[in-house]
Amino acid sequence: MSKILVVDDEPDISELITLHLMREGHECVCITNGLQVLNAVIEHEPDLVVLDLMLPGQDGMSVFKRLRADSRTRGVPVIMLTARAQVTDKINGLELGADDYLTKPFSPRELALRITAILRRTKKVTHSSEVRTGPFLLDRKNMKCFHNDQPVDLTTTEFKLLAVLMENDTAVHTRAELLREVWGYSDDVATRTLDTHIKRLREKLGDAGRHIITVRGTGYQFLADPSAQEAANVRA
Amino acid sequence: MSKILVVDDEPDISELITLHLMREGHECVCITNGLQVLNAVIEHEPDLVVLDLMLPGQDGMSVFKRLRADSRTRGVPVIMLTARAQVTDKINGLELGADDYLTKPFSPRELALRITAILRRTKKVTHSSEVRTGPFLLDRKNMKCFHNDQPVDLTTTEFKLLAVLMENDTAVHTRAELLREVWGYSDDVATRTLDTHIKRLREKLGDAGRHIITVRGTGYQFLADPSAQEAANVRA
DNA sequence: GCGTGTCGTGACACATTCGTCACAATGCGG
DNA sequence: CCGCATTGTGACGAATGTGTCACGACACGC
Repeated sequence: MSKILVVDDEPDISELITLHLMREGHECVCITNGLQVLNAVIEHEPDLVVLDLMLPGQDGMSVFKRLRADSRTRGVPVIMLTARAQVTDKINGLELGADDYLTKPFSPRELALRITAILRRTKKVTHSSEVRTGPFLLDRKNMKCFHNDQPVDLTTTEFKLLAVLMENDTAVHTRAELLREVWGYSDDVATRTLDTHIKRLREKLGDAGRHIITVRGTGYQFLADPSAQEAANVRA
Repeated sequence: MSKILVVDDEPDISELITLHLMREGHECVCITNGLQVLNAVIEHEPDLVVLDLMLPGQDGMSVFKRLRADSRTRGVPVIMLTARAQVTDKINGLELGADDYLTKPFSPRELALRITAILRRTKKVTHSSEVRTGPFLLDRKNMKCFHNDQPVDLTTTEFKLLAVLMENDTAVHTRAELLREVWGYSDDVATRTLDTHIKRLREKLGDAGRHIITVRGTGYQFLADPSAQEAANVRA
């Protein structure tokens, strides 16, 4: 179930679209004034916008451009709707970054399916930069780390180290592997840097440092559930 | 740059498509036999498949169904291509999970743009950490930045700043916006820090620093093509 | 062309982060 | 229990990153 914002001046078309979308299990919000689109997207945070380019008083295309110019709305997928079936119009719309372009008259069923097709691809995107393992949340985009929704302040190196460890929990990461992934060391260098950083990580994680397991003679391991430690105490 | 698999029996259409896609910087693989599609997808791991439904000897739709039935090929986006413009055909194709459905005759430019639109949404799922804008490549996962495949050494702050700027090229980012996104300043602080970091970024980018445009009185802007600068010199 | 305000630039002090080392603690095999 | 190897820990100096400031350069309005 997704939230769709429909921007159309003609009530009968809006109604037709809404009806079909709700039948598919989507939630719908309709507005008729193009000037409100930006605010509506910010307020409702829809998963997708259906934008009729034929709006009274203004150009739908400039409305779209404004959507793509604002960081808060730029990510939302947009399907353009218009009576102009010229190829150049289509190309223009797609070139500006529209996700699809439908010409009237269109089948509401087709629109609903195209919406589904786009949502199928986009749903994951918003969470793509975020990795969640147990009570931990790594936000790659903002380089932030959270433990039980409490922010943990990490250095670049610490963040990368934790990211590699978390990338495959339950897997044991050898010292050589970690030194390669985090520090870029290609050959097997004898250094205590890794140990020190593990220590600093554990320190900053506080009680949650228990999640980082030492695998003696091999390397380190991240466990989402440290209580299962004994079961995983196997040498590689 | 993505890898596209084109499945079409007619050589002239294949050639036309390939030509346009390669012009966009995509890599193309063409096959004519529908029976090979599954293996071709597994072997080449394309980012997208353009599938002509009119294949000799077999039904393109069943080829598609086989793609969606195999876990190794299920995720790959498919654009259907056909001469049948019936709405029921379209609906049928989209219902089965196609990402788009184009009817002949079609504009190769439109096809290329629709491919771009789909890739824009899907690329992030697998390569979520990589952002490409013009000659720049930002690798979030490893916090690396490349310009024309040459690595550029950036600080955490510099990286974040560039990332925000690149996130939407052509868009103007206000000082307040950048200070909020990169430094977390909520209220409008008067500081020259931003200027300094812009300077450092430009310095490190060398000649490529031209991509960062000053919008006097407003903020900064990243342009993939700095030569189009004049056209974009509009105040927000 | 002049004045004002904005932006670019270099220098500086301060803060943070990093890698190394010495030593302590711990685990493991005998 | 002992000795050895491995890991934990705290401290240190060096390197790097960061924000502020002063001054120069530049664009814009008049």
